[in-house]
Amino acid sequence: MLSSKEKILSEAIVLFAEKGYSGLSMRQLATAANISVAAIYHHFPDKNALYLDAIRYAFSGKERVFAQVWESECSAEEKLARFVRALLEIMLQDRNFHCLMQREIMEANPERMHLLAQGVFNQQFCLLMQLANELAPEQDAHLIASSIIALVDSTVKCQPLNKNFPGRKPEHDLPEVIATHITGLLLNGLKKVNTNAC
Amino acid sequence: MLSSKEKILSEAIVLFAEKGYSGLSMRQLATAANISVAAIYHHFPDKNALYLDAIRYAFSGKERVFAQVWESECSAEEKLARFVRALLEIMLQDRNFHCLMQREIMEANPERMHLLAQGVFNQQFCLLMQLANELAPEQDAHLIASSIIALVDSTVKCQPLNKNFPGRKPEHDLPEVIATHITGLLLNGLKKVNTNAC
DNA sequence: GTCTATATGGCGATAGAC
DNA sequence: GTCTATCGCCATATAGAC
Repeated sequence: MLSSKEKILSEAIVLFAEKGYSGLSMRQLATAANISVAAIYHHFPDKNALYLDAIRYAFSGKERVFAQVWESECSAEEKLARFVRALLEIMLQDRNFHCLMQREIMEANPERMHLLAQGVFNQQFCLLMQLANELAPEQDAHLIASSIIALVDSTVKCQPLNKNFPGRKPEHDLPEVIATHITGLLLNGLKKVNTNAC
Repeated sequence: MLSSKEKILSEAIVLFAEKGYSGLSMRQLATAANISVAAIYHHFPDKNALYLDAIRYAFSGKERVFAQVWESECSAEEKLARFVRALLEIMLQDRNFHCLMQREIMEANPERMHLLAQGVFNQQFCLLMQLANELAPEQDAHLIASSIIALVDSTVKCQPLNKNFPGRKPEHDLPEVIATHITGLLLNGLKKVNTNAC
């Protein structure tokens, strides 16, 4: 059973993701958590502090999912495939996480951005750069790492928009299909240009 | 000189992009537009209608920028490079446009999404699919087109976040550098897999 | 077409009882 | 730790004069 504080936080994650910071009122949150507004203020000093705690709560434990990707002993190509698959799964399954992250990045508050980058994503980004260096030593690892994340992130984000475009097939919603496409594009794209001209 | 209505709309674009729908009050908008709240209600029936008009206003005329990309008589590879460059320029220069689009996609209101897809992006997406078909006839054009947009979009979006990660260099902010990287990755990635194994 | 004045209600936050 | 009641403010929206 969740404590009151945890109940508030888990409801806050869902509702902040859906409505944004200013779109969610303390009254609405209190109703959703089956508690009074005053009780929320017992656990959190103000709305902003609650929001920050909710962000941290939503992001906690995500690194664990990637651990097995990096720990596995397989080729760099296979590691890339597994990373893409893992990131895609997280994004698709936990829409709240994806949505909160998007809002945070868009708001671009420097302080919160730094918290996010250092506290949550830094390790994954470093490991991804290492992988990029194995796959394409002669290219810019930072740009490649960010491209990998970009492909997964934006594909998930634009799913609802892309449904309106021609050429859409049912299988475009399947994680395996998306993952295979992205991995294929990346692996092929990262091969040495020379090997194409033999 | 802008009419009052245009003045309201252009201020609304900036402020809705920055603060979101619920983050911007009619009072704030009235102040920014140097007009009274009641005057805004003379031009627009309510806040929601104003928002929709602002979206349409922000998106108007964007197709024109892409026209020269498609009209030029050059190779498919060169067209891809020009498209990436054009999209990147729009996204980087007009942050309001990019931000509004992001918020719209995130909100995922089906009705507005359809308006956006059909009214604004459909033609570009179709031309992009045609191009994908020229570059890699054996692959899924819809997936490729969305990947191209994804790479540009998310790279722009994550710029502020990526500044916090290691390996960041000053040139990673330059449009040419980003465009070259993305185009290279795509062109190499879309080559027939067979040609790599000869 | 623009203004001042105002209606009505929701907002974040607090006081104080239990 | 949770409640009811309330404060003061700002929100959207309207009425009616000029």
